[in-house]
Amino acid sequence: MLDDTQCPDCKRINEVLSRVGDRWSVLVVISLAQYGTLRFNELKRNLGISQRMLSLSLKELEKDGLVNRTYHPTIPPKVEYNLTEMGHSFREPVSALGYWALGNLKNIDAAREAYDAEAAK
Amino acid sequence: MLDDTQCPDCKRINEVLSRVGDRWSVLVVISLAQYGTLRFNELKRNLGISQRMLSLSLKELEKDGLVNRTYHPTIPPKVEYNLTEMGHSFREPVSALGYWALGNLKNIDAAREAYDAEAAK
DNA sequence: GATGTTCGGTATACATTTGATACCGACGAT
DNA sequence: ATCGTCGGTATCAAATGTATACCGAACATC
Repeated sequence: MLDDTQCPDCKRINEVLSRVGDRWSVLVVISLAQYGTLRFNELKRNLGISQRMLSLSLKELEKDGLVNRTYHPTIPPKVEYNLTEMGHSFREPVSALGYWALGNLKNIDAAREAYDAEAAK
Repeated sequence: MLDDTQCPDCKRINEVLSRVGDRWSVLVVISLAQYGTLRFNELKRNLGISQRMLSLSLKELEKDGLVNRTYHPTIPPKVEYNLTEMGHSFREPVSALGYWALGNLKNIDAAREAYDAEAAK
């Protein structure tokens, strides 16, 4: 379903966002930006994310060069995560998105209520 | 040190981003911000999105008050979409994300290649 | 000592979401 | 007569997300 008129920027933005733009990755970056360095279970408790999704998200973020992983072979093991330079540069647009989300939560709820009220007529 | 209570901001940001923060919604907003008003199939061709996902994304964006839908009952039908005021305010953080994505596509690819090369050793 | 907890994950089984495809009805162009 | 266009919906398979259980080594508690 390839199309010549397809917006090339959208295609490329889509490529990137499909990797680092999902909900959990964004929240991981926000948390690491806020706290600097966090261990696996600190992130897990902080975000309320499942172990599996956190594991996958961190692995992808590490592969894409946004997050550093440091493994300390102690017992019990200790694994620390923090942002790379690129991860920090991602922080700015992501924080903007986070702040917008916080600031517009009520507006969105209001819009949805209005929509439902209209639909119920 | 981080206590065990879940980050309340993350919880709320998560709520909003799970609605309007997905890949397709972001791309729809970018396109509408760029072109002003677009018809259903214009968006579809422009984004390379499936009909089903575009339909669902637009419906959610309309419910959440980010997008206006105008139906012209001609034959064939004509349906136009554009951003509401809140949609426009979403444009700024979303564009920042888009520009970051465009600017870092190569960095991410390079990081991934380096990672794979390291793993292959 | 037997049990429970912590660490950072996997493995498995199930639920939800997404994507591909086909179809619709009314019309205009070929 | 058949094809394509419009903006969708219906259906089903594939991908993705979630919940749960489990791991092994050390430590604290009973």
